[in-house]
Amino acid sequence: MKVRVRFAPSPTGPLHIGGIRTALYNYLFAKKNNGKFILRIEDTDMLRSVDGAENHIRESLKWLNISIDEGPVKGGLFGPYRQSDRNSLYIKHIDALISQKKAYLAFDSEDDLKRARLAQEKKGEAFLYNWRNRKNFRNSLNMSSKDVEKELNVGTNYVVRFKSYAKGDEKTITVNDVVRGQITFDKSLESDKILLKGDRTPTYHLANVVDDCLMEISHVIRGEEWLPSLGFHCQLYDAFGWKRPVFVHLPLILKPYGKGKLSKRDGEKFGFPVFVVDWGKKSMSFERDGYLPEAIINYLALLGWNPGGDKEVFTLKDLEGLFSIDDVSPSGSKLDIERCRWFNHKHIQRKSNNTIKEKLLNELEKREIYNSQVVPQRVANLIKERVYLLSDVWDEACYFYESPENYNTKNLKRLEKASAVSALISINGYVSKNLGVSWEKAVDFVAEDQNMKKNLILSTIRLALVGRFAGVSVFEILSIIGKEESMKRINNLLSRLKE
RNA sequence: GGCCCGUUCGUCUAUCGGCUAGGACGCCAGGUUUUCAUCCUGGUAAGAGGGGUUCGAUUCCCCUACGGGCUACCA
Repeated sequence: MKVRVRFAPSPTGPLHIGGIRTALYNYLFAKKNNGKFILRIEDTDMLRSVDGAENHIRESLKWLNISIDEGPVKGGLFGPYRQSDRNSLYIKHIDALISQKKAYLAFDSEDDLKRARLAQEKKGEAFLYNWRNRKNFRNSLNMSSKDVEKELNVGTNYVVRFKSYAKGDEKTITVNDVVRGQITFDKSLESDKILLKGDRTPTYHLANVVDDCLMEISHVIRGEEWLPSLGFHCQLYDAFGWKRPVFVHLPLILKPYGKGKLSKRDGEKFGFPVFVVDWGKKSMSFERDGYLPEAIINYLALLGWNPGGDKEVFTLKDLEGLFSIDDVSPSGSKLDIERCRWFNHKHIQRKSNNTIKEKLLNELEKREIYNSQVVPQRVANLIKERVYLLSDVWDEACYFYESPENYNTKNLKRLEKASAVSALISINGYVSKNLGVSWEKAVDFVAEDQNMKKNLILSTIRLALVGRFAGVSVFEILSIIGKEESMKRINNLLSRLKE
């Protein structure tokens, strides 16, 4: 069987990592099985369509290096790939169902339905438009064809409903899901779902099933929120006489704290990104926060799927060779941003030091630091292993370019107590006399002369250079920023200590 | 309320009837490092509860509890 899978988001807003993971699993499954990965935009509800959303979807996938084989921009033999461009196709298929009496026209006004719903709910029952009451409504099942004709001629608005269970039918439908096995639904408990809305556009269910068939989708891999309508979707396949695809319902990604599934607003609420690339100016995104696409892919791949074994760090290419739909877990999982950070650290370490260097150059440009003699590559090499997020780069590198503006008070106090002034003066002496004494030697001499712990001398110099007890080796810093700048910083601290 | 799905350390997970329940994140401790990180070593911590089936259940079945999803002329 030719493997063809699709990612079919609605452009109702930015794509969040839940959707990304669905896309990723589809993509990996396609790659693993030499299949095609298709992007289909499900924009049947024009009212809910949001400008820029489709673009955000595409940009997100692009940033992650998830390549699309067929789609609205890429094209392909099964287009168009936007549902709003496929309306006539849906109408045609709905008409076919109507002519086979598997669907019918319903002229009920919204008021009629509201009244019926209210009455039912008064009795403590849920309102369903189905086999129990469809004969009481104004639909083409109960009306003569003449009356139907009349209604159409006067332009009465109508919807098309799927004729679900009828008395005497098989009551249940059994469907199969790769992750969950066999699931049985009671058809008599379902309503006659709307296929075509009053505005002559199809509902999700109809469009989705028609497109999956027409686009020859072999495996439907989607979120678990669709599981409840799987029974209905299969009834549609059966009604059309089509072979059902293989269904894979992915577990949901849950909020990191509290209850419920992850939503787009959780990022703002909890202070972590849920979009991979920016959505609007104020939005948080993984890209902006300094995450690598590789890390997001790796983290997401392992959220709900596991190849077995102890290995955890994978590239996209690794995953393309490993992924298997049979190992998808059935239970939902909470987002754990700490773990994601750890994956990012791992992937930064795997990458060439250029990644850090590029980011550093970028930061320098932002700060208009152009004439520094500091070699970016040297700094990048030194700070790489300390970086978890690319956004850490400047924090780790700033002291190579800027003299500390103030000193950490706690650290400063410790030195004042230890009266480190004389040590600094001596160091200054040794180095400034230009006797060719290295910093290392100077520190040794002073330690001996003043009977001081080397440790203390180095801490003092560190404070002068960095402003706090942190950062790479003191001698590395001295060497990189050069003698002049080093002396300047030491003198700065000296005058501060003398106050 | 109804329907459907799920339930192993705090979190992500391994186990496909034999378990001293493994790994990872986090956390804690120790080591390396002149500092902070990194890195290394160790530690902490789990089968929701109750019934079955079985020589043996985390694994299979049932019930309960809890969690999740759906219940629109949204997707």
